[in-house]
Amino acid sequence: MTDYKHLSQRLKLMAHPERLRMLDVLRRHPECVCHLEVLLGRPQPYISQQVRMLHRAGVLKSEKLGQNTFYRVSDSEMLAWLNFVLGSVPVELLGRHEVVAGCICPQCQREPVTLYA
Amino acid sequence: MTDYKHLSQRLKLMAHPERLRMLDVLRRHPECVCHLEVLLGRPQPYISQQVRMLHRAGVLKSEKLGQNTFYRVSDSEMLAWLNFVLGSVPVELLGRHEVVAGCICPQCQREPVTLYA
DNA sequence: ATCATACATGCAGAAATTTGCATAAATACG
DNA sequence: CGTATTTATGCAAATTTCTGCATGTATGAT
Repeated sequence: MTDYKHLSQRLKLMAHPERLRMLDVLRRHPECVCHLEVLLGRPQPYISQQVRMLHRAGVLKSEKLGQNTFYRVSDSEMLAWLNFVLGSVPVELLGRHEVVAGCICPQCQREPVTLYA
Repeated sequence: MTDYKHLSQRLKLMAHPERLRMLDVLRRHPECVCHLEVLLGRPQPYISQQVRMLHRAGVLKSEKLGQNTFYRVSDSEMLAWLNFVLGSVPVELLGRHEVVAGCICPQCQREPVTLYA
């Protein structure tokens, strides 16, 4: 017996243009809040709020480094889902962090940050 | 460039427990409104409305036979999407119409109906 | 034509979601 | 310590979605 309610709630979480766009970025590389802020052109509290919803639902994992919090897609199952829905990531973008003009986050300043243990 | 808005609207259409349940039934076999009505235990106008949203968006196709309107999943791409999201249909249910107690639709009355041209 | 059946449509109140903004918390730095 | 920076949280207005219900339409039967 399928749990339609639960499934629909998970789908609802994805059925949101900005959250989808975030996930499309994060499935390529972990990013901090201020980076997403510049990338999406939305106020910081807005970004934090959307990211939190995804984090609470287990879609994203967070890792705090200094003042920054980096978010990433939680696991490979989630990644597979995103690849199905968004299409696969173009090879030239796979695993790559996109440097954004006007972003002052550590990654955009080219200070290498160790994110994977 | 992915159209997140358009994609999210399509996802929103699916992110609804009753619509998901309908689609789970219809992916196995075309059904008429009154059948879904009994199956989901919802008033007829409610069923018609939900079904219409899916029809307008091109997710469902309709076929009128006498007084009944039968709905089915529109194409194989849509079917693949549903199979991914809902999981594949159990073999014993594949292509089978489920007779529902209390339903007076032609299919439940075992009057054979030709639905495929 | 009249009546019954099956479905469609329109609309409004209820409920949930979205978004902006004020402010709080946490960490780094001097 | 205080101050700056980055992120988190709380709340309410705006918007969208959901749902029930009254009514309209189309087809078939008598």
